[in-house]
Amino acid sequence: MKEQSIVIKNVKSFNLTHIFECGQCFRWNENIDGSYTGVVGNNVINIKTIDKDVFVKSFGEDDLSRLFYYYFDMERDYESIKNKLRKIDEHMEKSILYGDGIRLLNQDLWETIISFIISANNNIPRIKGIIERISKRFGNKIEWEGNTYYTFPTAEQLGKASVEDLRNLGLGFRDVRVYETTCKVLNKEIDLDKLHDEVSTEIVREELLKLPGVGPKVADCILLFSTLKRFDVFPIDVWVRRVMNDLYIHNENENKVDKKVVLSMANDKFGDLCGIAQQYLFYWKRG
DNA sequence: CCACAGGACGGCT
DNA sequence: AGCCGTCCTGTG
Repeated sequence: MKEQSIVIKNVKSFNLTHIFECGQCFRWNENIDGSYTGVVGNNVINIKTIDKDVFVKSFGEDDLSRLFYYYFDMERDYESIKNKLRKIDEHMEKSILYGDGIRLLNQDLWETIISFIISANNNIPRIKGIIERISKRFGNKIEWEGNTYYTFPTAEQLGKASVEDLRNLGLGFRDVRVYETTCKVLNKEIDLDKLHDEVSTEIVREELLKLPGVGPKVADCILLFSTLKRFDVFPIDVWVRRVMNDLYIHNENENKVDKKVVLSMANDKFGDLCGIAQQYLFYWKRG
């Protein structure tokens, strides 16, 4: 474990609030000084921006520079993505202006799977609380600058949890789903490393859908927000259906809008960038 | 106290 | 194949 710090000057498309509050992650918290602290793998990261300069500190195992560039998706040119999307229509222009600086994080696949199983029928404060309690109970403790943090448990660590343990941590009916998915990962019924080698998004999606608790929406979130990084998916929750109906479909009852209609509309409008378009629209609509 | 919010899943047609 | 009630907990 070592302490590191880096400064990256003049970074474009990088807004911490928009990155951390757009619903893709659950382990980052804002501090009084406006910086954010989160746990990434076996590292605690503290990050802040002053104008366009990014200041990052870490305490952990990994090389900070490498970790930062990968986790925050720095190799991707968000400026050109935004330029393409902006040209589509005034709705995209407006939502990009609102959520400018969103980046889609490369989050650990295992952690993302469990986190989004927990997200089903759930709200963000409660999801964050559950994940924090799971980490505290089954992850590793890290002490840094007078604060205590916990890593997200590995599959082996979470394998120690009984269904009852999970229920007591507040997972509700999701307890069995997390338990069984953990079993399937430990049994290698699904090989998470192999998923990264698969080219076809549809095949990876079908693999994820075999996991208990992973339905269409959760699978798409995993594909978009984890290291799988597929931008050609379009997670449809109540907010996305709402915003797509309001802007493009105009059905008098948004609840009656078929998901297939939403999906084909998204593909027509945004093509292979529909995943990132979804994030701008979702974040804008939620305010 | 009740109503509601939020996806997966299984049982039903 | 599509529809709908149920699963659990926090909030208004």
